[in-house]
Amino acid sequence: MTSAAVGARRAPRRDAEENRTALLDAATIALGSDPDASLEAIAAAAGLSRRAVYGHFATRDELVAASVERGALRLAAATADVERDDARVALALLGARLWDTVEQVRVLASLAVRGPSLAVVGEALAPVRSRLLAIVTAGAASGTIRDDIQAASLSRLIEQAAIAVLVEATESGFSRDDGHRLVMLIALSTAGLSAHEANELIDATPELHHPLPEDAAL
Amino acid sequence: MTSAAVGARRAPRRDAEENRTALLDAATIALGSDPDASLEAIAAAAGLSRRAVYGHFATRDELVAASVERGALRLAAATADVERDDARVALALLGARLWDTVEQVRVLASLAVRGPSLAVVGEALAPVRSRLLAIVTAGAASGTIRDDIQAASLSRLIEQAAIAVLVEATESGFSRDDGHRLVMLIALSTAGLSAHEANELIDATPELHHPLPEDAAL
DNA sequence: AATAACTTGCACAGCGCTGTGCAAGTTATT
DNA sequence: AATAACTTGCACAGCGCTGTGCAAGTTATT
Repeated sequence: MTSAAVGARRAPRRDAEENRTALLDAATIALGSDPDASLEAIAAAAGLSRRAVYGHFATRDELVAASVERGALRLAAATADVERDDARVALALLGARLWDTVEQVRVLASLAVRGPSLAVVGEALAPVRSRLLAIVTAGAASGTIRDDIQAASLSRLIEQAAIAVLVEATESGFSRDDGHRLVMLIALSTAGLSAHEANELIDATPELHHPLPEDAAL
Repeated sequence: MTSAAVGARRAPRRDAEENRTALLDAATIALGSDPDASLEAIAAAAGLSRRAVYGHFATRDELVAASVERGALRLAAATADVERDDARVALALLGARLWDTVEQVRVLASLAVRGPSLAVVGEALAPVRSRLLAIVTAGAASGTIRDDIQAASLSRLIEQAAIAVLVEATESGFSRDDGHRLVMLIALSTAGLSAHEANELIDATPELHHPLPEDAAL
């Protein structure tokens, strides 16, 4: 019964899915630069009317949440394999992977900065945050990362420092390579390495040298 | 002619000035935790009606600007004497002074995070920012502060890192002394010192040991 | 070619906010 | 005690936004 089931519905149109994605893309960009961006603005950026948004998302919050969630999934995917014996390397790598996904993740940064206003963001970022905390804890235990700051605090400070680099990078127009190195440097510095040690570590670790090639979206 | 000048007006009432100050205080606190706080909320916190606000400030923006400006003046005053031969010490001291004025300055932090949305903040912070940039530049020249990151970028990153400490401190409920040390540590780390070097520097420099006593307001 | 799926445009209600006018009240100053 | 200074409370206009209904259009699927 391919075409005549009880209450059968024709398959959704292909362009609907495309429009949904366009809305998420537009929301990611728009909310990234202004967390209060209006639906009008987002819809326009997606090439749709405001009214059409409601064909895909019941409320504005739902669209925002979907955008955040997609970003978080991408970030989680990009950082899933970051486990290294040396906590410093793991940390640098985590930063680098963050950098590699900035464009797709900027919503997170911009909304994360807002603080506790949006619970969705917290939930969405949870896996990455716990990975960071694990790295910091392990590093402190093995002596490769500072232990003069409580691990929980330190990992939040590193997170904020990394976000600051993303912002700085987009405002100062850094190249892909510059940003890639900078985010690692700042993460390592916050973690207690000297500038010299951070640079040496990066230079001595080939896998830290180049950004991931931009690849297929999730 | 003490009482009968042409068009003479009675002196403003003492409580009017008090109410104005109460509004600024309330705005500083309210905007610090939510940059979009309503006039209703601010007025209530100041023990006044929303309508009364307009007796002191023509628009909401004017109130916000006044609050920001007062915070900036206090911060500038608190950091006016920060000039030291050792750029590292100067940097740590700048962070410490920031910490000493957090309560009065939280508006700045919360609005500064918002980015370019509010030009007032940028102008208000200008003097402190240029002092920070000067310190970073001098330190890089003399070799006490890292020079692998462009001074302009580095000083912005240090600023953001310091703000992150303020936020972290209020959320984790640090003591005055803990926050005092933490903001210095993070500033120095971002500037390129190792955790060990940062701690040693602080320990070896008496003037960095204790927060300023809380003193008279501006 | 028929039809369901999707979009558009308009109109409208509603929300939460800012800013204003005004009359009636309260409080500090003289 | 008189009076100017200030506050309150209410009512109202207006703004920019979200969310909804509906009729008319367009576009992909069958």
